Amino acid sequence: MTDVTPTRADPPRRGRPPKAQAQLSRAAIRDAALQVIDDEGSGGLTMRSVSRVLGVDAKSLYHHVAGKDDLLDAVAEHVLEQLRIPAPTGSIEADLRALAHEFRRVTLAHPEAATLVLTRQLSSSGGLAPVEALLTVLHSAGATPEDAVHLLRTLLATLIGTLLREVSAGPLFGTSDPDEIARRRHTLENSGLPQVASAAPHLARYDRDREFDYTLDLIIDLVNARLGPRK
Amino acid sequence: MTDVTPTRADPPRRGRPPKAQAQLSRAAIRDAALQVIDDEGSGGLTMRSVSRVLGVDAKSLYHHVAGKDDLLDAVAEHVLEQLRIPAPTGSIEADLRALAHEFRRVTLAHPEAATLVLTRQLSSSGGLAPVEALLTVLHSAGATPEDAVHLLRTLLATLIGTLLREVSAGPLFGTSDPDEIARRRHTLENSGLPQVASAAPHLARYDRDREFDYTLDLIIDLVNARLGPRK
DNA sequence: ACCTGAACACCGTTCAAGT
DNA sequence: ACCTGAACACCGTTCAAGT
Repeated sequence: MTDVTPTRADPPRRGRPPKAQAQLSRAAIRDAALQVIDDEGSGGLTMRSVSRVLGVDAKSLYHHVAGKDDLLDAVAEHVLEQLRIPAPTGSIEADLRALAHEFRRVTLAHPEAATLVLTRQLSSSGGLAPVEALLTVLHSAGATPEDAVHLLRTLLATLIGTLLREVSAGPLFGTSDPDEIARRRHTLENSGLPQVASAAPHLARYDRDREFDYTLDLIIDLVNARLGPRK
Repeated sequence: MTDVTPTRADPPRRGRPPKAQAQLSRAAIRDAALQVIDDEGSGGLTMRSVSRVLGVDAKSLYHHVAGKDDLLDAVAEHVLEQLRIPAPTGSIEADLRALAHEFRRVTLAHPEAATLVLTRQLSSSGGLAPVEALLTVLHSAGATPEDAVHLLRTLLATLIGTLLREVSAGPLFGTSDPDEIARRRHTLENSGLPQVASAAPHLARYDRDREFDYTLDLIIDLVNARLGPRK
């Protein structure tokens, strides 16, 4: 907020007025885009809103990104690249768990960008590293390459479906707010659908951490069931 | 396409010229919107493109839908309402399988609308009927209401994740086109990632029907493993 | 009750022109 | 090499006015 007194001599400033933005670049644009999404939601992301953050004309962005679609790809890729593969522990179960939690951490770090990241095809090499990590764990669990790929796809589908639910928070899937739980429970109990009514207390409540771990337990059991017998 | 000779007298037509659209209604607007999505993709859906189909001014739509968002909800809801709950067979496994395939049939009937349907929270009572059906199967399999809800959530997450993959067709997830398989296989083999490289033939290929059934097998095993022991 | 003209405040993107 | 003025062909939505 306040000016900083430099401890060293500044580089010569010439006549150039102190622009808001020193140098436009693909990375700077991508970071600005992520900031807009964090602040205003993905609906607020426009070429113009990004350019406003950078103090630049919207059309200037086209020198560094091919268009809005390319920009979205860059953001999704960058978010996913924050994923740090956990060091293998030797326990297949612990490794899968750590990888899943890391995937969750990264995607939920920017909740407003999560749908983008989870929905957009993980095209580049950024999306390949986690795949390699997952395949490595499944391989060391004794899976053939073919089984490993099938399991990988099922595991990812479940993770993506679960994380999408966490960020979209549909009314069908419960909440954490006590008042809202009571309201929804009441609605569900009066739905006229017997199973929905008797499960209403559980349908109305959603604890994100617990629910994620429950699903994680299930799919780890699933991997064990497939791969355990052949060891 | 051709005029039909009425067998009964038409209602008096007065001076009203034969407009393209007899009567505007929420249902007609929703159907037109789905048609636009089918024809041009969800990106082509605008209030103006919908109104064009109906031969009407875009602003007229606002007398029947609250706005674009409301219209999207109406479309998603309508697609999901095509789901016909299969009659229970007595076999838990067969019932789950039939329900999953019906869910897939309905969402993939309009591929361009699928992301909308799968992503948008199934808010209204239209989304509640399949939930009731799933809970019924899980209940008859001996699940407590609490377990049934957890299993329901995991099953839906996996189905949604799998179906989203089918329609988005990310390059990381293989294809059915032989030439493209060869190309991707080559890329993956040269990725420098050992597990990705050795699984390349399987990563490059994606047979949608087989893959769906494989995942379905897995999650049915999962339900059996959870619920079987307690019977 | 239903539809629309005029209007507002936006979009993404191109292209020729400037430095 | 990078940026922008002018411009194009769009958006969703409001509101007062018409029938």
